[in-house]
Amino acid sequence: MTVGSPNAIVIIKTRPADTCSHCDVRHRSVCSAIDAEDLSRLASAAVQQQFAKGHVFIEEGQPAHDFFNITRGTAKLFKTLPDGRQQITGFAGVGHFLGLAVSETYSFSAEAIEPVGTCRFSRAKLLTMLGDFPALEKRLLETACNELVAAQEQMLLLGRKTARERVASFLAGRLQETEHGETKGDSISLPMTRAEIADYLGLTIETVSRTLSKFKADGRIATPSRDGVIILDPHWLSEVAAGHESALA
Amino acid sequence: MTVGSPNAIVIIKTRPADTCSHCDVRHRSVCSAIDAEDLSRLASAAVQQQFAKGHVFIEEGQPAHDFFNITRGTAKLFKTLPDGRQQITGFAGVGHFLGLAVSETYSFSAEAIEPVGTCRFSRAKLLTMLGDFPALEKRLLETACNELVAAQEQMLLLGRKTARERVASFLAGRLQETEHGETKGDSISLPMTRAEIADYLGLTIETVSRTLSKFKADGRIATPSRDGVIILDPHWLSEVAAGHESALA
DNA sequence: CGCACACTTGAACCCCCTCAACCCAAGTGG
DNA sequence: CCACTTGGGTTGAGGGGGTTCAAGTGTGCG
Repeated sequence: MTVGSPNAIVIIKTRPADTCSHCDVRHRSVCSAIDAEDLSRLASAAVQQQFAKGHVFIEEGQPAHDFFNITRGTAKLFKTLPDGRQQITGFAGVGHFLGLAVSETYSFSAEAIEPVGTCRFSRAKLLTMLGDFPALEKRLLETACNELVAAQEQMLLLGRKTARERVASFLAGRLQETEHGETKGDSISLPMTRAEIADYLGLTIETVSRTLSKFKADGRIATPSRDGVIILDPHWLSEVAAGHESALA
Repeated sequence: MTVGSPNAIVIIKTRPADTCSHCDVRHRSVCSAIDAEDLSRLASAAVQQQFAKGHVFIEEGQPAHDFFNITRGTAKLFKTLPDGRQQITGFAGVGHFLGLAVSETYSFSAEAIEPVGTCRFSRAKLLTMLGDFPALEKRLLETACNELVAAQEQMLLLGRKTARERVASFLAGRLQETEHGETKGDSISLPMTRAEIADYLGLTIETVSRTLSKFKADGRIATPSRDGVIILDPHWLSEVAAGHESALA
C-alpha cells in the first residue's frame, strides 16, 4: 500500500557491463532475444532495483518513464476506481516484462506482493534499442500477443463464469504455471492474499474463502498451509474451470 | 450464426498488384506502415473477401491460417463456454487487424454483425513480410499494446463496475470512437443487438434494456431509432462511466 | 395480413455481496 | 510467560442487484 519512495525499501545499484550475461533469469524474459555479444549494451541500459512487499512501483496515470523486468518475486497489476474498487488484471512473476504501452502514462498500477527484484530500463533507451534489435521487437510482440490472449480468457471469466468456475480457473491456471517451471506433483503456492485473489476474479474475499472451503469439504483440494494448496482432483478442477459445471456433481 | 462456407455469402477476388495503393482505408490500418513503393508486395499477399451478416469467419480452436484486416462493416470477437455462454471481447471496425496471435490456432471467434469486407493475408506470407518491414512489426506492436490497454479497461468493467456503469461506459466509449471519425454532435449508432451489448458487458439482454430505459426516463439519452442513441448529458455519462456513481443522482 | 425477430417490461428468484462475529497465527511488550 | 494487538482468514445471517422466466410491444418484410 506504500506509494512513492518515502517509506519503501528501495535499493538501487548500477549494473556492471557484464551483469546481464550472468543473469540467471535472462532466458525466461524478453532479454533472451539479445545476442551474447550485445549483452553489454543491454546491461548499460538496465538498473537493478528492489521493492519491499506492498510497494507500488508503477502508478496508473503517472508518466511512463521506465520499463521493468521482474527478476524475483511477484507483483500485482491492477486498476482502481475512484471509490477504491480494484481490479487486478494479472500477476507478474519472474521474467515478466512490465510497461508495454504506447501511451506516455502508465495505464495500470503495479505493487509488489512479496519482495520483488527488477531490472529497470529507461523508456527512451529501450525504444532506441528496439530499432537496433529487431529480435527484441519480435519478442515483445509475441509477449504482447500472449498477454492479449490471456486477457481475453480473463474477460470470459469475469463476464460469464460463476464463482465456482472462477476459483477453479484460478487454481487450474496456477497449477499449469507452476508445472511449467517444475513438475512437482499437484501442489501450488498462493503468494497473494484472499483479497487479491478476489480482486483478480471479480469476487469478494468471503466468496473466495467460502468456495475454497467448499472445494476442500468436497475433497477436491487440501490446504496444508495458508498459502499452499494441493490439488486432489485436477481433472475435476479443469472441467469446472472450462465451464462443464452442470456435467459434474 | 452461420459457420463455415456452406450457406454464407463469400465473394473472393484476387487483388491486382496496385489495389493497396488505391485502398481508402489503408491510412486507418497497419498497412500504413508499408511504404508506397512496397505496396505491390503487400497487395500480392492480400485477398479481398466479403462476409454476410452473421457469418463466422474466424473460429476459436481452428488452425490460424489467415490474418484479416477489416475494410468495411463491423465484426464481433468472442469466446464461448461449452454450454453456450458467450463473452464478446471486442468489436472490430474498419482498419482493425484480426488474428494477432503466436498460437497455431485462433484463440477467439469472429462474426460479422453487419456486412463485412476484409483483406485476408496468409499467415505465412505476412510472417515473412514482418522480417522485411520492421515498420510493420512496430505498428503491430503498437496495435497489440493498445488492445492490451483496452482489454485491461474492460477487465475493470467486467470485474468491478455495476450495470449502470457498464452501460454508461459502453455508450461513452462509442461516443469517443465516433467523435474521432467525425464530429457530428453527440449521436452514436449501435450496429450490434442488445444481446451483443449484453455479451460484451457481461450482463443479460434484459438488464441492458432496462438500464437504457432508465437513462432515457432520466433524460440522459434519447433513442430516435433502434440502433441510434443521442447522448443528452455527456458529462453525466462519463462521470458514471468512470465510477463516480454515488456523487451524482 | 401475419409471421419473425428484436426489444421492452413485469414479477419472482437466487447467487453473490454486505455486514458482522469469530478464529488463528504471529508479533510485541510488560 | 501471558495479555494484548494486528492482520489475514473463515463462517454465518440477511439483503440486494442482476438474472430468470414470462408476457407483451413494436417493426420490418414476405
